[in-house]
Order: sequence, then structure tokens, then C-alpha cells
Amino acid sequence: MLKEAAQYDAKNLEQNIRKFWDEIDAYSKVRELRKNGKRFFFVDGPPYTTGRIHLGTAWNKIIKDSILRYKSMNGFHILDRAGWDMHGLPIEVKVEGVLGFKSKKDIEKYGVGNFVAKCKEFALSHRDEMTLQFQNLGVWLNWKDPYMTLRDEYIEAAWWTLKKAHEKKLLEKGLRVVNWCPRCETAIADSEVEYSDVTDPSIYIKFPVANEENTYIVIWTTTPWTIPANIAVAVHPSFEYVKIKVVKDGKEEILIMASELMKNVMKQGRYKEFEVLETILGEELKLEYKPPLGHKVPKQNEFPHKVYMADFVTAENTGCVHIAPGHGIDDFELGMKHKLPIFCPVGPDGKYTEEAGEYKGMHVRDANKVVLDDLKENNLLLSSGTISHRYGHCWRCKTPIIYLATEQWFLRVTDLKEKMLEEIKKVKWYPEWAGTARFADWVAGSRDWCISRQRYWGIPIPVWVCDFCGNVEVMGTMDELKSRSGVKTLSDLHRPNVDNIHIKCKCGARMSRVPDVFDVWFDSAVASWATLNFPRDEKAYKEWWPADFITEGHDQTRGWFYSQMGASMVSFGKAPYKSVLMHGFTLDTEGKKMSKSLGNVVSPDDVILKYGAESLRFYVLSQNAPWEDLKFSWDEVGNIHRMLNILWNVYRFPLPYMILDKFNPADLDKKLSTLPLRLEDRWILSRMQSLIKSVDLAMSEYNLHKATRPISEFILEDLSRWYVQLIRPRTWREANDPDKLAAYYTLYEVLVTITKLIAPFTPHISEEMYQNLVRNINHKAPASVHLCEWVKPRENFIDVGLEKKMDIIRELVESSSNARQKLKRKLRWPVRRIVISPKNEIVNKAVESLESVLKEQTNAKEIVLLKEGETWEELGVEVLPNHAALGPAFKKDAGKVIAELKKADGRKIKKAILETGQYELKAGIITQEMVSFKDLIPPAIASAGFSQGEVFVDTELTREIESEGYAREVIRRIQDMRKELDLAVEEAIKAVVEIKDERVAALILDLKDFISGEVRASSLSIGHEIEAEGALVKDWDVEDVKMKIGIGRK
RNA sequence: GGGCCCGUAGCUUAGCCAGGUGGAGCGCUCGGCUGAUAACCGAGAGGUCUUGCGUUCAAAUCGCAACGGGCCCA
Repeated sequence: MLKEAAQYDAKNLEQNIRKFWDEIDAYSKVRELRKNGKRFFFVDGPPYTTGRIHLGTAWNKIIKDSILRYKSMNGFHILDRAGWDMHGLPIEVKVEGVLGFKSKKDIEKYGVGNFVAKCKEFALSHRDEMTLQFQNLGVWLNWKDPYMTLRDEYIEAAWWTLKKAHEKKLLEKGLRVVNWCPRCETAIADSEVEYSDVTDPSIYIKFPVANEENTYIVIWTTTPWTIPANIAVAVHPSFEYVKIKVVKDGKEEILIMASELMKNVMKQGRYKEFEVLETILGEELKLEYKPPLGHKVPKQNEFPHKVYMADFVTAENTGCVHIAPGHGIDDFELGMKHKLPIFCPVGPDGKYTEEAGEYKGMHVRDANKVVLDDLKENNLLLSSGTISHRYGHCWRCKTPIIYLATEQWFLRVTDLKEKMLEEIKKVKWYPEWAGTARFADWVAGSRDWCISRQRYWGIPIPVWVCDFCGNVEVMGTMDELKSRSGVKTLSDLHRPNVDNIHIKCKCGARMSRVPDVFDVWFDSAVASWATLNFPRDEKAYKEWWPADFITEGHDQTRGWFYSQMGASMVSFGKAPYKSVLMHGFTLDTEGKKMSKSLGNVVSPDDVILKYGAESLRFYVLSQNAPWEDLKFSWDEVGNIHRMLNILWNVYRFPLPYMILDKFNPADLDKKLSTLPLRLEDRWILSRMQSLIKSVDLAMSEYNLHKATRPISEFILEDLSRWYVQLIRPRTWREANDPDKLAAYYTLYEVLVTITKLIAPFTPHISEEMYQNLVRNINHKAPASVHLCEWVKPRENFIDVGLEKKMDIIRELVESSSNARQKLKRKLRWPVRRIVISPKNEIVNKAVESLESVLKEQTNAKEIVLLKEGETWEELGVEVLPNHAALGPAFKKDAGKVIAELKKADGRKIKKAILETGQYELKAGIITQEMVSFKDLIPPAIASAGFSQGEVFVDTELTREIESEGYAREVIRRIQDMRKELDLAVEEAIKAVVEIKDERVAALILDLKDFISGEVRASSLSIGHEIEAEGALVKDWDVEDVKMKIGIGRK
């Protein structure tokens, strides 16, 4: 049996439904049901297990959930392990914070094992918290058996991949300049560098040219601390450089710089006069200079210092660029090209080493000022100021990064670039430009991937190097390590467990593991095979890989989309995914990004608390195209909530009637073909099919916004505002009226269909409706709506012509209420007639077939339909005299003509003028140019236009109309009072209506039986001399007529 | 500084691909409805389509440039 439904309470409903899902283990049932379906391999981009989820992560998972639910209902066998990214610096930094650590030394002192254990604990507890938050959104993924980067089998996938790289000679150890965080004391990836504005020194330095007295080459830098590592100067080969003579404080100097920057340098150095001695092309500038800090850094005196050509030099500052190959990427490359020493006198902690001479032990952060002073002392500082510019910071601890030349392990992905670009083309990208423009650009400009980190909480790099011969071996699995090393038990594969394992080199010496761990991006890079437990489980890999679909935010272009692609090219030589949906970011209402420092963060929990998860779900899905950034708006979430509330009301409104009538939809299809469906029933069924089609079309391109918006439109416009209004009177008819049953069956069919249509997007409310509408009727039906098949459009229900006609009827109803409003005639009061003047034949067809709908909705006694283009003859025509033409023609008789025109029948004049061009008055003949016409609408008539013509509403009162108007006023007030007494729908009453106005009392008395029926009164007295009485008595004012109504239980 | 995306009413947006009188919702004002009712419906006001230049008979739509926002990079 159907059950009645209370008001929409999202939070309560959602909690109950989730409990229900748990009880019947709905998720597992759904996956089990589809296990023979076509495979659909989805890889969850693993969120990082720190802190709580934010709106962006919520959106991400909601997209995934909706698409997977849709796919599942369409028969796909889905593999969808949730994923967790659990290693890396972010967690280390958090744990360091908790333990109050400041540097790596603190960690070593605490013990690597202890520290790693803390990190693991942190990651696991946050995983649990975040799982709950995702589940509260109604997101269905495999939460019971998620993939976790800290598990041994996952680590093996990374190891296996590195072994592949080694086999393919794509793994190399090398000296490179890397982004280095001096606090975390590790290399960090390009993607871990966060840029923000900082103020730095902006200084101009003179490098003394060798063998030329008082001659200097001028360079500019923002990092004075790199000057002790200066090895060369770069100039642009095709720029023009000058040697100029300047005088300052009575001393003569010769300076070298780009000629177009001469003025700038003069200004910076506050030189008043100068003289150009020589102009030289960059490529001819062959100079040697003396190290500016040779006296402080003795090592510097061992190196030659020369000028080299480089295309990266720009015409800014001086046009001569300070080159420190140990501290810059371009510098390093120039150094490699010319075989310069890669001099890097800075240690991993950011302090100068022995090689820095007198600077030894000083932190580079403190060195800028000292270097400046030293340069000034030697008269080498031309000017010193500050500049505000963007500079890189460690994304976790916010320390400004430095560039250091260090020995690191690299994946030579640049070797695979061409092949990768080919693979990108084979992937289906949504939207298309995400792949062809954005991702391809990024890949084309990418560099080799530095995968080593000098840290603790991560996947240990499985590389063993011979202490003696330097031979390199990579372990691919735990078993391989055990058998190579002879170690029997290994509790897990983290540090420090694997640190002190040695294996025997083929040369006979001992091999030791390199102490590094992987860049955490490498962890998630192997997710598509790690989630299949490859290499342990090859069968699953063969059956499922590569992924059919992944979806992440646009920041993952350079992140996960790329890291997966790189790792997969190394491992398997092909793309790891077949299709990618790139989604946007959540921004605040201003379009600014949400950040803690701006205080504009909205958490998903806040939204759920106020409106429930479903409103949030439908909101993020429908608000934007998925790939656009979403400007969060509370108001819009509120609108979605309202829409869901209306859906809920539409669902619950027929329930009491259906229950009362013991409605049984068991033979729904048969009934729909045998019952006398009205045109409006056929119309909503047709609209329903059109809706299914648009949802399917949109979903085929993952256009979630185009799938959800029409659903919302349908619910509001077609179902609630129109269909439910139309069938309302039918639902309170007596017993077995086939007309009522037709409405029941139709509405039921629509509600059940919509339940399935919204299931992927708003799974809770859908389930709740389904349980009542379907399961309470038929216990053999699937236990959950999510176990149902997706609905297919039924062609036999589609009637496009009918939909068009109904559109016109709706327009006519709108126009007529517009016209009513002009004369302040309420809808409760019938109107004598509605006259429709159509511009188009389709209007006639619509009105002819749907006249009953039109009549009812406009509350009109009669519909008068004119022919296409016909003017309504009852309209008067006002003739407007044109004085400028009449005056000269009739001279002194003009007054008479005008007076006659006013009295005459305008319609006749207009007709004659239109047909013959003239009209004969007593006072003379008038012609076209002497008059113009205006439609004259009688006072009781109002008009309003619509797209296909015009509507006239005749509000003239008759006894019948007045009687009905007042009667309805009385009915509505008695209904209101019934409500106030909280009477059951079918409960009978007795009522007394006392009206002092005798005329009105008589009018109402005409319809006494009608009123009794409508309000279920077993006795009803109406009159001017009776007295209102009953359990509830109220005074009313109806259009200035005083009434006193009393009602009570029978 | 570069690549990609976005900019339409006070707010959120459709229309842009394929040029032809800019549509909605929210909010506001006014009105209506009343057995879905702490709900619902209608009407009205509200637009330099970010700006400028160009192509075209015609530009929100196509092109170029600038400005503002986002992501990524340098």
C-alpha cells in the first residue's frame, strides 16, 4: 500500500535513506547486479588525506557519482575503487607541526620509524573522516576496499613501474638544478611550487673586466646570495652593447651594458654625464672578468669567468645576465653547454658550505645584506633598491624556494614526448580543448621528471647502488627484494624498514638503497594499474586496463592527467585512460578563489546543514557547464531546494486521494492504453519522453548541466505549474470515475519515471519516492531505485504536435490572466467569454482540440475563436481626425466634420476607407489622409497580446457569473476554516453563512447545492436573517460585502 | 611575460559553435490563488551584452586589441 508523505525534510530523509542503503547493502547489490554487463573502468583521482573536504572536492565526487550511477543504470559493470593519496610532504609537514619539529634533524632524533608511524596514523584517521564526509553527499564508490598509496601492493605498483623505466633506460641519476625547499631540505616538483608576490632586493652590480683598467660589465639581480656562485655573464648575440665613460665622485669608470638600456643604468647609478666610447654587437662581446667576490670566496679564483651568448637574455635592466650554473635552470643549461663548472656552494639546509669561503655556515636568507656590503666595500655596487615580484614558495611550508644543483633521480619523459602527444589525440576529452589545447601545450613544454625526494614519508625509491662499482639495480616487488637480499620478513615497504637492506652486487660488493623516497605525484601516477593490484594481479589488469573514464579539476592538467600519462608511457607505452572530463574550480560569489586567508570559504557541511546534500548535488551539477568555474551562490542553492520541495509536493499531493481510492497501479501499462486519457494526460506523457531524450543526449557528452536543467524545467513548468493544476479537480471526484483513474495512472507513470531519471543526480529523494511509489505496491520490484534499468523513451507516447498546441494554450491562459489583471477581475470569478484573435492557423487547431483545458484554466463561460486575421467585430473604432488635412479641405465647415466623425460608427468609416479610400459624411467626403483609426475596447473588456495573436477577456457581469463568483468566495473561506479546524479531507460539516446584504445572499443561495458539495456540508444554511454558529465562527469581508461564517463537525 | 578558459539585468545564468527584434530564475514592486498551503501562480520595472577597433546590409554571436577573473606555466 502507498503511504502518505510528510513535508520535505531533506536532512532527515537523506539520513534515513543512507541508513536504508547500509541495511540492504544497496551499493554491493547494484555492482553485483551488473557484473555481466559491459565493463566500465573508472579510476578515482585520489584526494590527499589531510583535513576536511571542501566544496571543490565535493563537486568532484558528485560528478563522479552521478556519472557512475547513470552508467550503472544503463547496464555497465563498474569498477570504482575510491582512492586515497596518503604519502608526501604535506602530511610530514602537518605531523612535524604537531610534534613541534623545525628541521630534519628533529625527525632523525625522534627516529624515522616513529615519525613514519605518526604519518601513517595521521593519513589513516583523516581517510576515515573524509570517507564519512563523502558518504554524507550520497557518493557511491567502493569505500570498503579503497586503494591506498601506503599499502604494500600499491607500493609495488610504483616499484614495478620504476623497474620498467630502468629497463627502458628512462631512469637516470644526474646533476640538475631543482626547486629546493631549504626548510624541508628536499627537492620539490615544479607542481609543488606556489607563486606569490614578495619584495626582494633589486641590485645592479659591476663585474670588473680583466686587463682593462676601471672597466666593468653591469649586471642586475634579485638574489645577491647567488653572486658567490657566479661563473659567467650572458648577453644576447643580436643585441647592441655599448662601452660608456662615466664620472662619479670625480672618478672615471667605463661601463658595459645593452645600448637601449643605457639610460636606465645611468639613472640607477645616478650618473649625470656619460660618453659612448664604443658600440659592439653582443656576439662580438668577448670578455673575461674577475670574480666580484674572489677575495671572500677563494674557490672562485680557480674558475675562469667569461661572457657567453644566450637567447634567453631579454632587453631589461642591463641586458647582461649574471649566470650561476648551480642556482638557476637557464644558468645550468648554459653551463652544461659551455662545460662550465656547476658551482654550488650551498648545502641542503640553505647554508653556505666550505666552498663559499668566508660565507661558510651563513644561511642564504641572511646573506643578501652581507653580500651587498661586501660589494659596496669594493666599489662594485652600482645601485641597490627593492622590487616586488612573483617568487616561488614551497606549497606546504611557504618557505621561499631556492634553486640548487643536486644529484637527483630523473625519469626521461622528454624522450617520450612525441609518442605522448600522439596518445593524447587518441583520448576523448571533454571539453575537446582540454586535451587538444591545454594538455597538449603542457606536455609539449614539459621537462624531465625529478622523482626523488630527500624525505621520509613516501614510497622508498627501490634503487640499490653498488658501494664499490656503482652498478644500479631496481627492485620491482617485495618478493624480488626478499630473494635478492635474503631477508625473510619485512613488516612493510616503508622507511626505515627497507633502508638497511643490502643486496649483493654482481661484482661481489655490497649494494645499498638510495635513501630517497618518491615524489608523491609518482604515487598517484600509477593509480590506474595499482587500483587493479597490478603487478600482483595480472588478470584484472588484462580485463580492465586502461581506464574508460576519469574526471578531475583543471589544475590536474599538469598534475594527475600528466603524471598518469607519463608513468603509463613508461610502463605500457600508451595512455592510461580513454576519456577525460575536466571540471572547474569552486570560487566565491565574487569569482575569487576560496581561501582561508580571504575568509570566503564555504564548506559542503554548511550547505548540507542548511539545505541537505541533494540541493548541493543538483546545484553543482546544474549551475555551470562542468568545465567552467563555479561561482558559489547561496541563493541559487536555495532555488534548487525550492525546486526539490516542489517535486516533493507534486509527489505527495495525490497520495491521500490514491490511498483513499485504494489505487493499484499493478497493471499500469494496460491501463494507460485502455483508460480514456485526456489530451493533457497524453501531453505530459509526451513531454516526459522528450525529457528522457534530452537527458540521454546531454549525458552522452557528460554535459551534466544540460542533463539536469531540463529536469528542473520539467518539474517546475510542466509537471507542477501545469499538469497538476489541470488534474486537480479530477482527483477529488468520487470513486471509480475512469477520467480520474486516467489522471492517477498518468501521474503515477510520470512520477515513477521521474524517480528513475533523477536517481543519478539526487539519489536520496529518488529512493524515498521509489520505495513508496513502487516498493510499497510491489514487493517483488527491485529493492532500490538504483537497481532499476534506466528508462527508455517510449515512442508511442510522443506527440510533438500536441506539445506545440499545449504551448499555445498555456500562452493563452497567461495572456488572459494578464488581461484579467488589467480589470482587476480575480480568477475565482468566471468571465462571460474569451475572444481569441489568432495570427496563425495553429492557434485555431490548438483551441479546437484543447478548448476544455483553456476554458477551465481561464475560468471562462465561453471561448470565441476568430478566423485567422479576422478583427473582432464588437470592437469599436475610434476615428481620430487629422486637423492638418481637414482644416484646409473644409475651411469653416471643419468643425462640423469633426463633430460628425465623433458621433459616427467608426467601424463603417474604417471599412469604407480601407475598401474605397473615402467616406461620405453629411458635411462632405473625407479621404484617407484626413483620419486615422484606433481600436476601441469596450470598458468591460480587456486585451492582451500573445506570440500568435491577441486575447480579449469579456468581464461583463451576469447574475450567473456574480452568483458563481460569490459562491466560490464562500467555498474558499469555508475550506480555509476546515483547514483551521484540522478536519480530515472526507469529513462532513454543517455550516451557516450569514450575509446582511440581501441581494448577495440571494445570489449565493442560487448555488447552495454546489457549495455543499464542494465543502462536504451535510447541512448548509445561507441567508440574511440567520445567525452564524458552530465550532468556528469567523467574520469575512468579500469585495466589501460582510459575511459571517460558522462551521462545525456534523 | 606566455598558454587555455570565462566576462550578458542588483545576483545566478540561456543565447555564441551555425550573425538577423537578447530569454529565464532569484531579488524588488504590484496583483492573484488557497484540500501541494510555513507552499504556489501572474504581471511590471530592471540590459552601454566588460571596453575599443575591425569584418558585414546586419555583431551578444566572427576577428584583433585592451581591461577584469580563474587555472596552469615562466
